[in-house]
Amino acid sequence: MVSFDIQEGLGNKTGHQCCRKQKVKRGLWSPEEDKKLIKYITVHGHGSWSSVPHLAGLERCGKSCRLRWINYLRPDLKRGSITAKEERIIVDIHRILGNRWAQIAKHLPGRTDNEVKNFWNSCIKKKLIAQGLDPNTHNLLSSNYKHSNNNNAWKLSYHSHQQPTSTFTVNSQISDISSMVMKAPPIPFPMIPLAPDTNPPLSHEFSSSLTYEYQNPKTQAFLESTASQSSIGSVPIFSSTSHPSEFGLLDESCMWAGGYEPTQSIIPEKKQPEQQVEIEKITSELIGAGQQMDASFETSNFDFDFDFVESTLLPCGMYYNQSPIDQLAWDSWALQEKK
DNA sequence: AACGTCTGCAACCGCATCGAC
DNA sequence: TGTCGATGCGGTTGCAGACGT
Repeated sequence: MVSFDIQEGLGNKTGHQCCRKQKVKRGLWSPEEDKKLIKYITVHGHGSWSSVPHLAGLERCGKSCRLRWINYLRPDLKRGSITAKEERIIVDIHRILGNRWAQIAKHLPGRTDNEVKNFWNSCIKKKLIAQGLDPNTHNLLSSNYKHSNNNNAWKLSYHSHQQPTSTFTVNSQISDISSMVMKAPPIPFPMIPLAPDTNPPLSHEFSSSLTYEYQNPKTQAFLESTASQSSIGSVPIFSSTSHPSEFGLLDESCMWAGGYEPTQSIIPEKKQPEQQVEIEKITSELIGAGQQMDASFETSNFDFDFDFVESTLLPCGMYYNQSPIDQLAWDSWALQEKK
């Protein structure tokens, strides 16, 4: 259904500022209108959106034209439904950024913020809820613990290994890393919380080793023969246990992420300060090396996730793996961290 | 077939931000 | 420095088609 608004004078609450004095059409766009807009922008570019409707012969406001072009007519838009890989990326970035759809969409070539937002609201949200996860915090719905809000990139969350966990656990890798400039994390590194007193004694030991993921075109030929390969979108990712320095990769062009794998026998309670040192060491290496991808560190007690978002390596998740969780201990720790 | 309900998504609205003046 | 218009963004609305009864 299409309607017309006659916008006249200031103070009119309807319509946009850019077209107050124009007769504007509203509602769904007709194919004829689409053709006019495409033809005009293809030839002239959009320039000032407020002048587009007049110049293109449309009875729409500039804002409506802009929206129609960006969300529907742009030639570089990807058609078709959102893939499972894109879905994982959306969930992963949303976990860090919250409802910043435009930022999320930047990591999905050909997708718009509106599309991401609609997909989230109509699909992902339901899936997360069905899995018992709060779509806003990505925490368990049963949890009353919260240390995050949508405007803050730093989130703390936890899960028990006995609880259902999200199927969306793959770290997203940001594909437009070439456009990013490294800067220091704006948020101080979180101290690893001591295990709550009520924590059950650990029944297993574990050991540690380091694996690295590489995304460096210069060394791909070499890595192809020595590392296992996967990919995120069109971006090839190579995993290897060899330190980047072995490949001479610790230069500005080096992009790699470290994953701290639990494979070495240690006692977590005693080892935690050392883990802290280890994590800080690895992270400073990551930053020093121009790390522009995600990292995760795992111990038997905790998983730490750091995502590379908006040119910054951010701690995005801290997951407690043991059960039961001592809620009070976590809350008091979170409060302490907040101060 | 008719009607009601649900769902996905295109489009709109209001607000924030930015730059020009 | 304040004002104003343009732009961008996130929340919300409402329509069209799908689905169920």
